[in-house]
Order: sequence, then structure tokens, then C-alpha cells
Amino acid sequence: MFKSTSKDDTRAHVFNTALALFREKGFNETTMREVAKASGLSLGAAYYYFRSKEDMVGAYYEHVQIEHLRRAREGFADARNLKQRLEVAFHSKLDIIADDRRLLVALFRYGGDSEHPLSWFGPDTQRQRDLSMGVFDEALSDEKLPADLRDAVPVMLWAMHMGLMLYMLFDESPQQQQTRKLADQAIPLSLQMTKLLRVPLVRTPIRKALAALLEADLIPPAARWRALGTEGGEA
Amino acid sequence: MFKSTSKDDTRAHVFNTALALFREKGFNETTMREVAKASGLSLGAAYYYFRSKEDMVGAYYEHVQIEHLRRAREGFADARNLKQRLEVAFHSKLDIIADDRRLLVALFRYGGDSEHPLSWFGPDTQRQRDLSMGVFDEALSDEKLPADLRDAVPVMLWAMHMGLMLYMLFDESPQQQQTRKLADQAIPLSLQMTKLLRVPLVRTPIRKALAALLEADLIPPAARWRALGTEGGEA
DNA sequence: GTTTTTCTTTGAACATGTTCAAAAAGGTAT
DNA sequence: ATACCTTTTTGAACATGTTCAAAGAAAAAC
Repeated sequence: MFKSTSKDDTRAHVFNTALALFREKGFNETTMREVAKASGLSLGAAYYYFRSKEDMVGAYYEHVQIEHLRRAREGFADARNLKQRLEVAFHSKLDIIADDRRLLVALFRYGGDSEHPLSWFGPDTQRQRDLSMGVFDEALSDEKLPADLRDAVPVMLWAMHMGLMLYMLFDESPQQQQTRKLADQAIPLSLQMTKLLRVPLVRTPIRKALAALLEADLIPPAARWRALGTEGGEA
Repeated sequence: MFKSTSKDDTRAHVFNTALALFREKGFNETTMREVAKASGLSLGAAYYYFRSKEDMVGAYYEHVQIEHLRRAREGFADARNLKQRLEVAFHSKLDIIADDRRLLVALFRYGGDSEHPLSWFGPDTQRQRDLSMGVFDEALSDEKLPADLRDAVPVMLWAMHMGLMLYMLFDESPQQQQTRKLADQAIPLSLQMTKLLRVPLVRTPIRKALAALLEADLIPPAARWRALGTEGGEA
């Protein structure tokens, strides 16, 4: 049906068609048969390009992360201080996914299923996590923080941003204002917290908490995400 | 096939059969046809007792919460201080679900789907949340905390315990020791935090954070869960 | 140009969650 | 006992994600 196009082109075509349908009717409400038909392919052919329906969500989220990195860097260039950089980091992500709540549902669906490719903490999604934490890491790049904190704070910010995304899924307010407001309140609070971290009284228990998280493998090695984001590569 | 049993009995029979299968082979790997056959019913009859497959997970989790409340209260009776009460609250929950990781996957699956009955924050699961927060509320019942904190801390503890459950899903260590260890580290840290909360320097930003969470509807009215847990009622 | 190999497409078939109209069983009033 | 109503059971049918063997098209080898 689509002659003389490369495999990647056709894949992208199917992807875009599917995305439009997901946005329009929701992930659950869109069938693979519809995706195939709208793409001008047979059902089986669609499966030639995507292993599964969720595989398309995986591709979507990969795209989201790369776009996030791009926009964040663009925004960081103009940002004058940490607060502005955090605003860029959070809001650029929310901007990207703002219209895709009906799609993101699928992303959260398999979070707790350690066997599933879309699992939040599984090996298949590690690259995405690393990319995402990398964004928050870069937001902090000019800050002077003790090493242990310096490696942990991006993880905390990443966790916060996951929470914000989840909140957004349930946020029925127009334009998801509630989520934006929550983000805007979270940012100055995070800043205040990081200042508090310098107070010894506070820092001691935080150190212990970090040690526990580290031991529980909840804080990945910072080196991993720092290496990322320079090699490019888009789907 | 099962004569002279009440509807509730048959429902319980199906439920137990299903539970055994879920535990044995996992939720995804167990089909409704198997559940029906193992229960000595036809496929359609199984659907007479449970609206859907996940409905059984809902029933399971309701049972978990009630059992948690029961065991927690039992444990609270012997506990001498807050630390021990928190240990009871966390570990009794982990005890209950320890063997059911293959089942809990299903519980986490629809967390972010605001339309789904099993959604973490949806109206259909509010009762469960209230029951659960109620347990942590009771753990704190003897503590003297400022009112705003007093209403928020159970929510934080509930969130922590959700995180622990999620962690447990991925914890492949024997007996899920890692999760137990993490819980044991989290408890004294939580205690230290609550002490820190009395320091004005810390308390001011925390107040602001709570105000933001309250405004975002992330902290439910404490009255709701305090009312619960006295009326009994098991499936 | 023909043969061989690889890539792409197809539609039927399958597995499984779910629905439903009809039948069977059980209960109640007369 | 009969007629009537409600509860329970049944299996077929449906929707949809996924698989697969076979066919067709394109590219490479000769």
C-alpha cells in the first residue's frame, strides 16, 4: 500500500496513525484493527511493525523523554537560577504530555508488573528512567551540593515528577491547571528543602534515609544517566 | 453442582478457588475458564458471582484491608510505644500479602486509570484507602501532634506503605527480606522526622507543603477514616 | 534473466475476558 | 398440584489482542 518507503517510514506512519487514534478515543477504546485499517495495512502487518499494542506506548514514551531532554536544555539556556531551571524541567514535561492523558493511562498500567516490558522499574525501561533523571540532573548541574545528595536529588525530583504525572491523570480541571499549580508550589518548596539540607540537625537523618534507599537499590548510580543524552538517536 | 448453599457461600467458594489459582499460577496466567472449571461451575455462572476478573482482586483487597485492621489492633494492644505500633502497622500488612505478589500485580495495574474501579484514587476504592489510612491513624492515636500534622501523617504513612508494597512486588530476595529491611529502616527514620517537625525551621516549610497537598485534594478529611473500622462487615 | 534469499503482507485462527438470551431450578401463592 | 416469579446455570457468541503459516514483493546472487 505504501510503496518505496523504508521500514522505518512505515513504522513511523503506523505510529502516528495510532497516536492520533489514541489521543482521540483513548488507548483502551482504540483497537489494533482500527489502527491497522487507518494505517492502510492489514492487522497482521501492523504487528510486523510493533510487537504489541503497548509497544507503541513504549515508543511514544521514548519520544516523550527525548523531547523532554531537548526542550529542557533549550529552556536551561535561558534560565537564570535553579528555580527557573526546575520550572523548565517540570513544565516542559507537562507541556509534552498535556494532551495525552488518555494515552498515558497505558503507561501507568504495567508499572507494578515486574515481568512486563513497560514496568516502571524493569530493565526494559531503564533507559527511559536514566534519560528522565538526566534532565533533573542537568537542572542541578550548577549547584554545589555534597556528593551523596548530589546523586540522590535528581532521583527525588524524578519521583516527584512521576507523582505529578499521576496526579495529572486524575486532574479534570481545565488545562490541568491543578497539576500546574501543584508543580508551582512544589518547586519553591523543593528549593527550601535543599537549603534545609545544609542544617546538620536535618542532614543527619537525611543521610540515613539516603543510605537506606541506596542499600535498597532505589538510587541508581548517577554515572549512568550522566553518560546519556549526548548520543542523540530518535525513533 | 453445589446444592443448598446460599449465594454468598457459592461466591466465597468461587473466590477461594480463584485465589488459590492466582497464588499458584499468577493472576495473568489464570483464565476465567479455569476458575469456573475448578469451582465446578460453567463460565457464565462464575460471572454471575463476580462482575469481572479484577472484581475478585477487589474482593481480595477488601479482605486484606479488614484483616490488616484486625491484626494491627491486636498488635497495638501489646505495643508499648509509637515505634512498636508502626512496626505492627507495617509488618502486619506485609505479612498478609507476603504470598500474594503474583496477585497484587493486578491491583497495581489499574492505579492510574481514573475510570477503572480498581484505580488507586478513584471513588470505588475510597473505602479501602480510608480503612488503610485508619490503621495508621490508630497507630498514632496516643501521639500529641499539632492538628494539621495529625491529619496528614497517616496519609504520609499510607503513601509509604504503598511504596513498600510496590517495592515488594519487585523484591526477589528470599522471603522478601529486602522489603522488610527497608521497612525497618523507614520506621525509626519516620520517628526522627516527626521529632524534627517540632523544630520551627523545619515546620514552616512543612506547613506550606501540607497546605499545598491539602489544596490539591491529596489529603482527605481525617474524619472520614476515623469513623470507619467500627462497623465490621466482612465479605 | 533466473534463482535464491530476505522482507513484507495477508487473513485466518487462537486465547481469553465478557455478554446474553434461553433454560433449568427453586420458591411461593393459590 | 398448578401457575407464576425469582434465582441460578448454561453454553454459545462476541470483541479484541496476538500468532502464524503461507503468499507476494523486493532485493541480492548468480
